[in-house]
Amino acid sequence: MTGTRRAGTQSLPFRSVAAKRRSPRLAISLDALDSHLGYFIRRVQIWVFQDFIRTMKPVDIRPAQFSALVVIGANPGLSQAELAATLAIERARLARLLHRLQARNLIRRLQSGDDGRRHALQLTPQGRTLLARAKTLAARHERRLIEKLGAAPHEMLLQALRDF
Amino acid sequence: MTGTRRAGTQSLPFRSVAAKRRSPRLAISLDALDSHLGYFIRRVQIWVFQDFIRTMKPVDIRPAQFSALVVIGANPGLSQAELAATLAIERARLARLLHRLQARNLIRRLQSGDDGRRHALQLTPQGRTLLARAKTLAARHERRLIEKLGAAPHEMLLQALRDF
DNA sequence: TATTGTTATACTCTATAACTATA
DNA sequence: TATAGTTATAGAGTATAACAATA
Repeated sequence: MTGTRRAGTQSLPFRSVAAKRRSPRLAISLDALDSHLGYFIRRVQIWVFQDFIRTMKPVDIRPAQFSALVVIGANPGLSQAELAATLAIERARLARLLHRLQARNLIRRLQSGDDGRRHALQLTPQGRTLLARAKTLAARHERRLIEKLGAAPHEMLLQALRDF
Repeated sequence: MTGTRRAGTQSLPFRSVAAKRRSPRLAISLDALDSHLGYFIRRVQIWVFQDFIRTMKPVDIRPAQFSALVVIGANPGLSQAELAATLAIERARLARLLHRLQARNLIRRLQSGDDGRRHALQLTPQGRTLLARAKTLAARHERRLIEKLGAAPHEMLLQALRDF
């Protein structure tokens, strides 16, 4: 609010040297990136997330939330630690994520009978209804991904990455 | 700082209902996630980033910074808009990212001669030296990824994702 | 002592919007 | 008007650390 704010060339201490390029570059080389799988995985991942989030707009569910709902729905009673391990989400982050799902009345956290530390997770009826809708939307997203990749590569990737 | 802070069961309004599960679950079902490529891509991506960041510790370079340095190194004089489009990074984010690289004296932003709006990007000598070292480290990371995936699937994935 | 879950902090990433300057 | 770059903001993701309750 109170900070000085200047736009433009503020951070350009080398203005005296003029660059020579004049026409838009035709092809930009990726150089070493071209052999780095992680670079391409990241790009696909960005596309997937963007398309997924757009597709899930009607139910307002993000990728991590979706994965949590699906796994809770298929494994009622599992603990937060189990869920965190399954999804490779930090316990700390999962706590906040679940708190929000609970606030939307999509899940319940029951205290486990024989271990007071554990929370047994389960969907509420409302959560089940929303999850069903979300799965339909997610399937639509997946069809788009298959379309973009081709069915054979899609299946191939699934096989290759499932047991990474 | 001043907020009330209680730990534990604060957000558990359903404590009266006890859960039945008693022994650790043997296998947790992924259910619908198992057919969603995006889920597995995300997991691999997390592994890749973690390993990459750990590997690059000696040069303190993050994935996005590395990709920027590589592309600038291979395409000296390109503009921020071109770089942003190439790497699929937001212009706004790229500005901050480059600002930091410039502060570390790894890149320079020269004002373009024929278009006062453009910044022609290039590496400093120090940037070139660091990039060389970073590329060596990145290759080491890639070898680890190949080891984990298998050489054939790695190449397969590269082919499939390059022109996504 | 170790585990489960919570809170806090700090930084990065993603997505927008508003702004300056240049074209 | 449109484009290049900057700044601000808000939300999400990532990584730690510290803590209470329970085992």
